Amino acid sequence: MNTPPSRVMHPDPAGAQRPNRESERQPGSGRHDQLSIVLVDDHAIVRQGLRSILDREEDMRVVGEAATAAEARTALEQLRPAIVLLDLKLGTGSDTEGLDLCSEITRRYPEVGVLVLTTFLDDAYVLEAVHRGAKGYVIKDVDTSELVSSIRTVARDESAFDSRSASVMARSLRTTPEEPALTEREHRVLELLASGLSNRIVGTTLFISETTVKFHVRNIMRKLGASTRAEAVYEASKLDLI
Amino acid sequence: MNTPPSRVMHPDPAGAQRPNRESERQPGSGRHDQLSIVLVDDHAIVRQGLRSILDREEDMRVVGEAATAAEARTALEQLRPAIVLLDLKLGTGSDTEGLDLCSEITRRYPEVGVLVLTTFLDDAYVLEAVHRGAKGYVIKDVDTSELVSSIRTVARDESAFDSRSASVMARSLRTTPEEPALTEREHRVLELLASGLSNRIVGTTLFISETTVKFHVRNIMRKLGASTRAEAVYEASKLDLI
DNA sequence: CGGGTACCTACCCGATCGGACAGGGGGCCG
DNA sequence: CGGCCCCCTGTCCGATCGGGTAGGTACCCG
Repeated sequence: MNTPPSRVMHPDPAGAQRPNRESERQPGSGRHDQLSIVLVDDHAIVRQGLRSILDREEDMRVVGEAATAAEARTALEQLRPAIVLLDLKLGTGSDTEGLDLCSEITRRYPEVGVLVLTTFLDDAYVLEAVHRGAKGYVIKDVDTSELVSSIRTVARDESAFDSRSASVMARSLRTTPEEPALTEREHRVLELLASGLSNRIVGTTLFISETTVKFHVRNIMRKLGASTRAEAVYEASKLDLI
Repeated sequence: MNTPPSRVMHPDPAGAQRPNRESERQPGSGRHDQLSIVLVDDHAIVRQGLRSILDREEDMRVVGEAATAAEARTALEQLRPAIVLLDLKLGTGSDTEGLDLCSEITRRYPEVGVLVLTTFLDDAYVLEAVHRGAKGYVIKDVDTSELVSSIRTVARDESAFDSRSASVMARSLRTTPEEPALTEREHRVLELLASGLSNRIVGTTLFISETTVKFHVRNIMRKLGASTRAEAVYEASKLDLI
């Protein structure tokens, strides 16, 4: 699944992002080893505050701002920053506009690190942002030092979450052991497995081929983190899925 | 208690005992096709009542009585009846004396049918009596017709239980699918099965051979009424054995 | 329209299972 | 002392499983 080349990465700022070399030079990008940053927030005050904070950091440079999703798209296309500081609440349109923008950025510019910087902590928002490719999630009331630290972390292609959003994820992981969501079919197959039926018989019972049953069984085991049907049945039984 | 006369033997001069040929005569037959019966009850009144009831049946003949376990043993050894009507409450010694007697009879004289005829219905007593070989269990307040019917049933080597004791057994069977009692070893193996381990790995884990593991697995499946390890794990999980 | 998901199918193959047969030994008990 | 239970072991064999590879259809959605 998600096991990219796993570029181990040099924390060394030199190659942290991709500012230099490449034909893709960016007009506003910093120079040498500076992190180019675009701010996306519908409040000018906030953008100004962030700019003053970040410009104080030698290795960072705010190369652009955007107050709306549309502006953000333009800025992204033209500037290709290393980092996007994104407020999910853009206030302009639907409340998923920020999330949608997050999806779009990570899909179209996978080399751009999206760090969500927003006001409220909402479980669903945190998880959804992560799901849509955000590499970090911090609340606006963090210290400036934590903010710049998070930016550098994301620039290294690592994850940066403040403690509260981290615990949200942890909680989610605890209740969601990876993939407990079995499909209808898988659930039915699982029940028959627990009844001691062989793949072949399960197939004749459900009017599908034995091969298909094996297909489902493997998916069930993968989702439940089991290596045998027996373990799958046990885990499912513990989770009361059966 | 008061167990006055209750002479063990043939109070009946006629042909209560073994008049003709061979000590090894077919135990059941008093004479031709009569069912020889021994009554075991510590109350003379009850014995007398039973005797009068049963002697009214042409195909039955009470050949002996006993008020205590000791008397019963003597009567059994000498009379070898087809049927023993046994009251589990003998009142003389320990309260398991009747059950112990039941065990002894069925072990030493397997051809003798033991029909428990007692006053109270106690789940544990019913199950224990069955476990010790009783072929029937009826409460004393049944109709005389039902009693004689039960005796004939037991004489045919079938089971005779009144509706209440039958439901006791049924309830027990529902909660006790035959043999839920796993040994220590089996329980340990079962846990490892639920962890998705193969027989081989379970063996190395428990320092026993793979063959032995298969041995245990088969016993586990048999006891849980499962045909695969997956089903066994499921059943065990339901029964909270795991 | 490409991308994601659920669902379906085939062929192959080594590992494992389930069952049958045929034994060991130690402990408890009538 | 036999009988029963628990525990242990071996060999043989066909059925099944787990996993890999390589497709197919249908649907929804950005």
